[in-house]
Amino acid sequence: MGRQPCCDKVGLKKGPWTAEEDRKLINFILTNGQCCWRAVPKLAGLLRCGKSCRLRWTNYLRPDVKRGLLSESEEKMVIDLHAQLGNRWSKIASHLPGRTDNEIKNHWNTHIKKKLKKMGIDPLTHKPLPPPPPATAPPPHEEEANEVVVEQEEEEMIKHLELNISDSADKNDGNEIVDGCKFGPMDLVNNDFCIDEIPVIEPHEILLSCDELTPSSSSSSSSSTSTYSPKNMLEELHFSPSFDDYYSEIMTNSIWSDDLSGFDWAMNNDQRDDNSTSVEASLLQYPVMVIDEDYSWNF
DNA sequence: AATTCGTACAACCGCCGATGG
DNA sequence: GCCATCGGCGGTTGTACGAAT
Repeated sequence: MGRQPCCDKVGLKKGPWTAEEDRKLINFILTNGQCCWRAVPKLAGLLRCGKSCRLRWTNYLRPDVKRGLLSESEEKMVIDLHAQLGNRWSKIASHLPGRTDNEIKNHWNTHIKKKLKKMGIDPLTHKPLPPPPPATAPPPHEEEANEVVVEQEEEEMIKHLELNISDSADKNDGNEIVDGCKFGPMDLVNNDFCIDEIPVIEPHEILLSCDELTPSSSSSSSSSTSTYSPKNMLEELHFSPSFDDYYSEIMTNSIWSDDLSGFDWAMNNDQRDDNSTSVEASLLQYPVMVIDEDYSWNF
């Protein structure tokens, strides 16, 4: 007697999410918070598996998801953590605020793995790869200057990795067992952030960064922003103008007063008040909750 | 301009552990 | 203790898109 599937897969939609589906999911989560994922698609009017909804939300739609390439420091952190934790992407992600396990896993497979191999490091063991067979030709004599620079950078990275491996891999000295995992000194620095400590996002807990609310930043915003705030998320989704207005409104006003009736207004109101700039202006009128660099709440 | 190839990443699949009846 | 259910995780696949030919 096998397990039942997580949902009835007959008639369910698969593949890339449409803007309309995203809108429905966001609307539902903002209205109801994260609850039983199995029930989400039905209640939100989506022909999707609950699992698919959870994945879409956690990996893409969540307001605190950071978009864009990993920075150099983040990449180094991933390498360090991978040396200690292996392919435990969710654990690794818990040390990188705003990054998802899926994103880190993808970045590892597409970028870091290759980089390490090129540097002669085994991405699995983080130890130097055995020297190439003699058949492979040695590097040419006339190396370009920039190649020398690259080699120097790679040597630095190798030293960095070897230091971390020797610090953490085979001894307990200076390490700490946390949640069944052994952490090296470097981790202890970063241990104060863990996704496990992030509460489930409720409608009243959605964040807005001050930068995202200033008219100047919004006027110069582009799809290449490094952060993925609710606002630029909406820009990327190309939501209907009325929904855009509504979202801004709801994020800055209604949510804080537990008044979610604006959702109905926005969902049923296709008539856009073309006074669009007033929305931007109104953003500054309400007290909003923002998050500081040290992840503390402020109004 | 058309086709092929490689890359990046979103999404799916199947398994596992936790939990509750 | 057993079973059903759920959420979460890691591996893998599918697809869009840009570069190369």
